[in-house]
Amino acid sequence: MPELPEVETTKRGIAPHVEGQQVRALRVHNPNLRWPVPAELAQLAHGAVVGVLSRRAKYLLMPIGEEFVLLWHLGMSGSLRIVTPSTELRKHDHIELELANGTLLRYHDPRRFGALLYAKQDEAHKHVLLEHLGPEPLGDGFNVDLMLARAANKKQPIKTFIMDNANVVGVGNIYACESLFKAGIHPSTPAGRVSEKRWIKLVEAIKTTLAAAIEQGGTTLRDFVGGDGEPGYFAQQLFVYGRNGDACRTCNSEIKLLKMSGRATCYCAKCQRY
DNA sequence: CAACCGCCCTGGGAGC
DNA sequence: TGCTCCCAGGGCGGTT
Repeated sequence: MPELPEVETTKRGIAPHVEGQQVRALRVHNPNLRWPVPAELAQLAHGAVVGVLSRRAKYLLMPIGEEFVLLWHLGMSGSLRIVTPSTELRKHDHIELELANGTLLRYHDPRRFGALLYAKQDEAHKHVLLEHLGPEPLGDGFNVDLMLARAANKKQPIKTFIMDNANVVGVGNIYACESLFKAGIHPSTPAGRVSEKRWIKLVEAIKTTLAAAIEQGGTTLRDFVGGDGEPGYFAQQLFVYGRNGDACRTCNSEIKLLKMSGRATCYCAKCQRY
C-alpha cells in the first residue's frame, strides 16, 4: 500500500541492512512486472556494493557499484522486506537480492503494477520515467508561487491537479482527499480558481499530512525488518478517505463520495467549499 | 494541448 | 461454502 510516506518508510527501514553490502546474487522469480525486469540485471548487480539509498517521488533509488542504480517502484501492492535466508519464499515474492551479510531483500507484489528498472547513476534523473516529475512535496520547490503559476487558467479539478505528478509528486488518492479536507477546499473546484490564500492552506496541508504520515511510518520500521504484517499507521487519522456515509469529525454532517477520474473521492460538503 | 478513460493484475469483501 | 461482481493506495498510453 505504498504512498509516498510508505516508500520513504521502506527506504529508511531497509537502508541499514543493505547500504555498504555486497550483492551476492539478484534473483528474479517473475520478471513480468509493469515492465519486464531487464534480463541483464542479475549480471550487473552481481558482486556490486550497494550505495546510499534515496527517493524521488515514489521511486526508490538504490545505487549498485560505481556505475548503475536500481529504480524500484512499488506500484499499488508492492513491498520490500528484509528477511533471513530461512524465511520461506511466499507467493508473489518476485525478486530477491541476496547480500554478503546473509540477509535477503525480497520484493513482493501481488498485482505486479510495480517495476524494477535501472539507469546509469549520473543519468538517473534524466530517465524517461523521472525527467518530467514535478517537485517533491516536502521540499522548497513545492510552493504557492509555483502552484499558482501552474494552475493558472486550468479547469481541471483541484484534486486531479494535485494528483498529477507533473505538478507535485507523491500525492496519492488518500492524501489528496485528506489534504483538501484540511484546506477546506472542495475537490471539484477548478484548479485555476483556487486563490492564493487557499493555495497557502493547501500547500501547507499537503506538507503536514505527508510529514505526519512519514513520522508514523517510522513506528512500523520493525515490521519491515521482521517481515511480518502490513503497516496500517494512517487509518485512525483519516478525516474523509473511506469515511463516506459517516459523520464528519469536524461538523458532523455526512461525508460524501464522488467518482473523479475513476477514483473514489471523499469530502465534506460543508467543510469543503468551492 | 488538456482532460478523460482504459487498462495492466490479484485479492478481498459484499451480496446472493 | 461458493460463486460473481466490484473495488483497491499508481500511472502510462491512447483517444477525444
